[in-house]
Amino acid sequence: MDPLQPVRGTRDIIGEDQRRHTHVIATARAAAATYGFDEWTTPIFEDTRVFARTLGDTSDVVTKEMYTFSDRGGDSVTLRPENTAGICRALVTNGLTQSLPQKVFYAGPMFRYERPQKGRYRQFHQIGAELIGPAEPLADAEIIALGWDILSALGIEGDIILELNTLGDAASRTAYRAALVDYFTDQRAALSADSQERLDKNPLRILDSKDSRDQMLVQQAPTIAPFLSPEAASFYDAVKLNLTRLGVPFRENPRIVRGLDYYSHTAFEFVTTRLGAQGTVMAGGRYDGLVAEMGGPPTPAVGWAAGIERLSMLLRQSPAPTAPIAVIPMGEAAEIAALTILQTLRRAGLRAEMAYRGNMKRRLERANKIGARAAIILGEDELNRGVAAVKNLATGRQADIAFADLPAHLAE
RNA sequence: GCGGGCAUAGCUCAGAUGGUAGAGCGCCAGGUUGUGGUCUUGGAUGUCGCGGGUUCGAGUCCCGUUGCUCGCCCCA
Repeated sequence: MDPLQPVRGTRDIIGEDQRRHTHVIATARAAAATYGFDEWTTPIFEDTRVFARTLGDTSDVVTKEMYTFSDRGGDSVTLRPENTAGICRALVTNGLTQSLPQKVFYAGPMFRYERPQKGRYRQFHQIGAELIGPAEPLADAEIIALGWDILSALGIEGDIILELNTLGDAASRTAYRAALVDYFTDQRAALSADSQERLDKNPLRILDSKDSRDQMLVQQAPTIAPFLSPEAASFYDAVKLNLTRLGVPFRENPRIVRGLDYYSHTAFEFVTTRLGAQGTVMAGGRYDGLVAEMGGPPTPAVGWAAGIERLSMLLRQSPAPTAPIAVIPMGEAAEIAALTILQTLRRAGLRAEMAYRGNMKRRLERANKIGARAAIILGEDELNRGVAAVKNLATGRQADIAFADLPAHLAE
């Protein structure tokens, strides 16, 4: 039998990986709070219809990547492949369409059945933000600004470029799509096999093909600009203006197309060149039709999601663990007194640990190994005098400190 | 779903042409019965990913399989 190992595409997050993971979430959560976002936790599996209905028939996420199965009652449930649909469902379920706007932050696991690669897993983790209610372009700019602030707080904004596009409103998009189909149908024979298929299923996708032959043709392809309705064009202009006013640098890329069908108007991707083929680190757009599809009233919304694993890999350095204080008693009487000291330090907010066995040499080695910044050495001699020998493990210097003064002495 | 590369100790890796496994780091114990990080001596590392085949003999060759990895598709 093969040794037990995590299921393909899943992994354990431990040690430095977990510190990076936690740091990304904590940083994003704090930034989202400054914008007035509240955190929601929704189920990691939903009625299959929540996703099947809304993501679109053409996206692979629906057609072949969902973890869908029947539960014991015979209902079809699906592990969430993304969380925007779930948030919209929760909005409707909880009657919050009456209390708009809702500004939602979330963090948690997502599941897609696809071939694992660097920065791409079958169970992966996302942070995300959704701004539900406002139809104004300031909302688009503001939520993008939140994303930019998070990347900046993580110290990785220098590796990332924000690419921006508009998909227009429904009428604009339909007209543009027809023009693209005309153009590419004329060139059909010159397209890659993948793009010939896209031409039938999702012609907009040809625009971000990586095939060099396709890219040549895409250069000459019509752009959406002339097809935008006056309203869609001025909406896009307002998004750009507000981004500039909010201090967010961006680059327009008319070939940005989002994968999921529910997007309209603003589409954006924060991309990096440091992660190979998985360069998209945070992406989103406006999805004005989704809440209605979930059974709610027509409700405009805009949001994004970001991959925690991808962000973690971009961090320039790993967050340092807090250096503990090692308490080292010598003998039984000292150990009893040490327990009191331990709890006093912990309740003062300090990280304090005591080994479960071993002589002083072993305990000091252990203290060194766990990165302790100080050791509190307590033997009969110290006990009788009401002091502890506090040794600074970086300098090696040691001094006797009265029990009552320990927390203050060791506070950072 | 498609194509390429890889899999040897906890970690990073050596092991030409087939002759039943090594290094460094780490780990354990001693030099030091109340003083770590340096030094020094010694010790244990292991179904060579898994299964099958060829062979007197397979870590090494062949087939299958699982996982990782890079690219495509797709996407965070």
